[in-house]
Amino acid sequence: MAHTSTPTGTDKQERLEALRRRLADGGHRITPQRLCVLAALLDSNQHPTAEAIYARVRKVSPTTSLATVYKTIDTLKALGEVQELEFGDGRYHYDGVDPVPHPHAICTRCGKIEDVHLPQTVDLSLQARQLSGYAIASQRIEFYGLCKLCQQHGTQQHGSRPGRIKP
Amino acid sequence: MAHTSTPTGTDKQERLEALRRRLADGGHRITPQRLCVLAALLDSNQHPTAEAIYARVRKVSPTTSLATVYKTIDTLKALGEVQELEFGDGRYHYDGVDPVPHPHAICTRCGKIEDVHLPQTVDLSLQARQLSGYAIASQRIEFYGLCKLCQQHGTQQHGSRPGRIKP
DNA sequence: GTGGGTGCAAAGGATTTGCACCTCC
DNA sequence: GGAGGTGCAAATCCTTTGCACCCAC
Repeated sequence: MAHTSTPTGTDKQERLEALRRRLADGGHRITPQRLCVLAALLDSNQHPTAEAIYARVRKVSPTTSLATVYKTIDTLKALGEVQELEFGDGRYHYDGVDPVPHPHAICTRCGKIEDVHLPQTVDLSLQARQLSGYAIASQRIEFYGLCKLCQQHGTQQHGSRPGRIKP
Repeated sequence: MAHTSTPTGTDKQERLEALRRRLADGGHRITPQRLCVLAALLDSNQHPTAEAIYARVRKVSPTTSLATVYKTIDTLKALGEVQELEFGDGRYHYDGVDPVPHPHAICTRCGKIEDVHLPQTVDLSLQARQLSGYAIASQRIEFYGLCKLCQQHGTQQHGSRPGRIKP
């Protein structure tokens, strides 16, 4: 099965290679810093922030700057290979694994983010087009609530990122 | 009909009064500045930003500060009477008319924002709960594309707010 | 009268930018 | 060799905060 909810190491390797090629074909240079950013972007299924990517990159390449992380992300955005997401915590998250907009569920306690595979998102767009008259190009669907773990363990704090989630 | 897509002056008046009472009942003082902010918040159907509210307020009350606008919005948020929205332009928009989360359509050219009255949003939440296991408390649904006007007039720029809309 | 509210200015956090130096192709 | 990329620091943008003064209750 190609796309389980947890990508395999092989999937990541393939995606990394695809991104590398995409950059090269787009006339961009393949630098060690960029490769590190790509790897960090794909390495977590956690929809990382720029800061999180930066932290991962620094473990391997301590001199790489946060500016380079942002610039690389910008480049990937321009190529349509990364999706910029906003989950109400005041900073952007990035998805380089699946750059096509898709629904997410965000835990308002621990910040955990999961993809939600709703089947009828296309229908929604069509319906929205009829109701609003807008020529809809993309959509954003997010659900906010407590993840399974946070529902069980009532008062404890799970996950790594705190960050006030708003909705 | 109580809720057409364009609220009548009377609707606004009623909502203003409701907010005024809500503040008072919550032990908050009714100051002229706050009344101006409330009026400005409700006066536009445009889901205004803090800056936009500030601009409207200053026409009537030129000494009111932006900090007061933000603080008043915070108070209303705490009361659950205003919804904080984020449309990918890097700043928050506010909806004090309908503080319950509901779908929006955003024009990626002119920034125009419209409510979309999708009937099945509750079903979506239920489905998302089943698929993800999250205890879903709220949701966010947005559609991005060209509004009717921007579809017609191909290259021209309409609306007031430019602001890079991302998705 | 007094505690909450206001306004100013300064701080804060995330992202962007300018520019000299470096390096991949 | 040269255009594109990097890294530092400064700048920008929106939002929040600290604090002295003020006024709604």
